[in-house]
Amino acid sequence: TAVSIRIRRLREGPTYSGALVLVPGEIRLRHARRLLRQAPFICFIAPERDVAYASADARIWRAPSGSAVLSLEEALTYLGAEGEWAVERPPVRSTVPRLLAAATGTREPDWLLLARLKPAEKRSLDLIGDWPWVRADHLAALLGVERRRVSQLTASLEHHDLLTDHRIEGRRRFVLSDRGLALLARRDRASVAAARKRWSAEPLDPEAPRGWRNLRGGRTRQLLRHLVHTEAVHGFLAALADQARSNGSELGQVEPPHRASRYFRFQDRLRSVQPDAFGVLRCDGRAQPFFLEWERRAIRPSTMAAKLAPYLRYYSSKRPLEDHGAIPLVLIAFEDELAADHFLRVAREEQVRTGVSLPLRVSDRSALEARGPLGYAWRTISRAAAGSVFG
DNA sequence: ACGTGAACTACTAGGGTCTA
DNA sequence: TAGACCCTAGTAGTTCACGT
Repeated sequence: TAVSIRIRRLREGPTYSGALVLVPGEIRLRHARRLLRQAPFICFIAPERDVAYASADARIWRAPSGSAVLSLEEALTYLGAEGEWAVERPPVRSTVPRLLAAATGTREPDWLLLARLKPAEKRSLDLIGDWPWVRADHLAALLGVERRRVSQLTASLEHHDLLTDHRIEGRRRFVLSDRGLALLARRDRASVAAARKRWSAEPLDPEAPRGWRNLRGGRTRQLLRHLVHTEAVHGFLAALADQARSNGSELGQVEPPHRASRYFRFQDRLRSVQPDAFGVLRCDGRAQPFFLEWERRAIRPSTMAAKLAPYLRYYSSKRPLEDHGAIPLVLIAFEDELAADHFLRVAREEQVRTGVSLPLRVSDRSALEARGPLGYAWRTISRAAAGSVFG
C-alpha cells in the first residue's frame, strides 16, 4: 500500500523526465513494476538492499517492463541527459554550538564543573564548605598535605570561582563563594537558596567594609563573629589530624556542627546535643567516636551545669551506642586550666546527682598546645593527673 | 606568613606486545 | 589464552627556590 501511494504521488505530481525508484524487498519490487508500467516517464526500479550494497556499475536497475538489467550509469543515460541535476542545499546547522569557554575567556558553565574538578579539589571544596573561614595551615592538616599543595588546590578552585580567600587577622582564610555553595547544594539535592541564606560569604552591602556585620549568611556571620572559637575548633581538629597521622592512627571522619548534632527523645520531649564537632579516630582497627566542645562561655557553675545537661540526657539512654557503634567520648576543652578545674567539679556533682556516667575528657588550651590532642592532656572526674584521650 | 614556578617522585589505569 | 612486560597519560603531592 505504501508503494502504491508513493507511486500515485509520483504519477500525479510534477512532470518528470525520469525517475529512479527504490523499493524495499522482492515482493514490493514486482508490485512497483506493475504499477509503473503506465507511468508517463521513464523509470528504473531497484531493491533498496542492492542499491545500498552495490557499486555504481552493478547491474541492478530494471525498467517496469522488459527484462533488461542496467547499471546506474546506463540507467542515467536513458533518463535524459538534458536538464539539470537537482542540487542539494548544503547542510546548515540550525543552531551553531556556542564557543568553548576557553575561546571566549568566560568561565565554564556550571554543569561542567563536576566533571572538571579533580577528586582532591572536591575534597578541599567539601572541607572548606564544612569549615568556613578555615585557615590555610589548618586546611593543610585536615587534607594531610603540604602548604604548596593547598595553594595549588585552592588556586584551582578560586580559578573556577568556587571559593574566595580573605585576609583576616593576618591569616589567609577560605570560604566558599555563592557558586561553590550552589555546586554542593545541587550535588546534595538541597536548596541552593537555603544554603546561601546560611552560608553565603557575600557582603550584604558591597560598599560597606567587610566584617561579620556585613555578611549575607547567618552561620558564616556567626562563625566570623566568634572567630576565636571557630579557629580554636579548627586548630584542635588540625592538630588531631596531624598527630594521628604521625603516630599511625587516623582521623577518619570529621563532621561540622550542623552534622554533629544528635536529636533524641527524652521524657517525651525532643532534645538534642549540639557539639562543635564530631569525629571518629581510627587506631589499630578500633574506631573511637568523639564529640568536641570548645568552651568559652561556661564559666559560672550554673552555666557549666546547663552545658552538661544535654549530654547527661543523651548518655542516660542507649542512643550513644546505637548511633555510633561505640560509645563516643565527650571531649571538652577550655581556654584556661582554672575553668577546666571548676568544670570537673561541677561534672562530678552532676553525675552523682543524676546517676548518669559520662565518658568525659576535659582539657585546656595550654595543655593541648603543649602536648597535643593525643598527648597526656586530658583529665577525667576520677583522675586528677592528665592522661591520654583513651586512658 | 604566604604565593608560585619548576622540577621532581610516586602511583594508577589502560593499552599493546610478546611468549610459553 | 594467561601472564609478563613495557609504555603512556593523568593525577597527586613534594621539595626547592625565589619572591612579596
